[in-house]
Amino acid sequence: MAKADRTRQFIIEKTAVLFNTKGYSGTSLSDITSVTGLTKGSIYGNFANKDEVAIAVYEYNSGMLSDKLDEAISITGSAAEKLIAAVNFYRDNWRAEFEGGGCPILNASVEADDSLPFLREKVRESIRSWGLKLDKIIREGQECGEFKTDIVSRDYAYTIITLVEGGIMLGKITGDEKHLFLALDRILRIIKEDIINNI
Amino acid sequence: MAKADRTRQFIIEKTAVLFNTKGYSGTSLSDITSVTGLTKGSIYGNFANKDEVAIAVYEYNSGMLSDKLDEAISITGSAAEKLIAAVNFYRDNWRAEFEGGGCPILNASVEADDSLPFLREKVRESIRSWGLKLDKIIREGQECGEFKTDIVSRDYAYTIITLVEGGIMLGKITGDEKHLFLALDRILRIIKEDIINNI
DNA sequence: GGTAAATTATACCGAAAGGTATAATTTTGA
DNA sequence: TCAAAATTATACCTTTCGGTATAATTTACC
Repeated sequence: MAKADRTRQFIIEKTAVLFNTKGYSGTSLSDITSVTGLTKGSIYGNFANKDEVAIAVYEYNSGMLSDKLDEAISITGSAAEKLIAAVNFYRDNWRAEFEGGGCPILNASVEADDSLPFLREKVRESIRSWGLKLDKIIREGQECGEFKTDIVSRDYAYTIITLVEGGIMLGKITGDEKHLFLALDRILRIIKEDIINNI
Repeated sequence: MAKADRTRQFIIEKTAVLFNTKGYSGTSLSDITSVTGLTKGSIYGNFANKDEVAIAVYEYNSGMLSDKLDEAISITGSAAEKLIAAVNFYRDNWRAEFEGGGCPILNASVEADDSLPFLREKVRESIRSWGLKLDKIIREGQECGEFKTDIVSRDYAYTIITLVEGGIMLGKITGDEKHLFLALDRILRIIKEDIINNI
C-alpha cells in the first residue's frame, strides 16, 4: 500500500512537466515510461489508463499552483496587500512556470474545452476555486471599508484571472515576459483605481 | 493545376474546425479523410505531410479571423470608433467562434509554444500582425489629437489582445460568454479612460 | 475526341499507439 | 524469516498512426 502510493506519486511528479508541455494527446505511454524509467506494467498497476494519469497529473499541477498562491496570500496584512501579493506571485514565479510548460490551467483548458470532457470539469473546478479565492479577498476588503462597496467582487476576481491568463499566453508564445508584466501592471492599476476605496 | 488548388482548398476548409477543436496532436489522418470524404492518396497528393496540412489550416483559420477584423475596423470614423469596432467584433462573433473551437491563435499558441516549432512561428506572426493593427489605430488617434500622446500605443495594443484572449479562454471553458463580455467591457473602459484624450 | 499529364483511390508498410496476461520480483506482516 | 500479497517487468496483442508505391481515374489541352 505504502509502496504503491509512493510509486503513484513518483509517476505523477515525473510526468508533471511532460503533460504540461506536450499536452494530453501529445504525451504517449512510452513518453511516460521513458521519463519515469518504469515499465508499462508498473504504470498500469497504479493507474487504470492514460486518462487517469492525466487527471492525477493535472490535479497535481493545478494543486501545486494553488498551494503556492495560498502561501503568497497568507501574509498578514490588508486586503489590498493580499490582492497585490496574489498578483506579484506571478511576477516572482513566471520563469519557473514558463520552464515547466506554462500555466496548467490555461494549457488544460485549451486542450480540454472541446474534446476532453474528463479534464474539462477538473479545469472548471480549479478556475472556480481560484475565482473564489480572489473574490473572498475582495469581499473582505469591502467588509472592512478598505475596498469600494459598489463594485461586483466576482467580476473583479475574474478580470484578474483573465489578465493573468492572457498575459501568460502572450508571454509564453512570444518568449517575452514583458507581456505578462504588462498584464500584471494593469491588474495593479485596477486594484488601485477601481477596487481600493480612495477617499 | 486548377483542380489541385481546388482540392487543396477543399481539404483546408473541411478540416478547419477539426484542427481548431481537436488540435494538431489530436487530429489524425483518418480524421482528415473521414471529414473530407477523400482518401490518403488525395491528401498526400496535395500536402507533403500532416504538418503541412496543419500549417495551411492554421493560416486559413487565422487569416479568416484577420480578414473579418479588417472588415470590422474598415468603417469610416474616428480612431476611437475603429478601436471600439475592433472590440465589439468579438461581441458580435463570439458564438460562431466558440462553436468552431474558439480562437485559433489561442489554441495553436498553447499547443505549439513548447512542442511544435513549425506552428509556433506562424502564431507569433499572427499575434504580431494583430498587435500592429491595433497599434496603428492607436497611433493614428494620437497623431490627430484624439488619443493621449503620453501613452505607449504598443502596450495598449497588447493589453487589448491579452484581455480578448483571456476572456475567450475563460468564456470557452466555463461555457459562459459573460466572461468574455466582462473582458470586452474592461477594454472599452480602458479605451475611454486611458486612451481617449478627455479634455 | 483522344492522349498525355495531373490527380485520386487502393492496397499496403513499418512503427508506435494504448492496453493486457502473466511471470518475476519486492513488500509486508505474522 | 518466510510465506502470502502486492507490485513491477516481460512479452505480446490489436488497432491506429503517418506515410508510400502504384494502379485507376480525371482533367486539361491540342
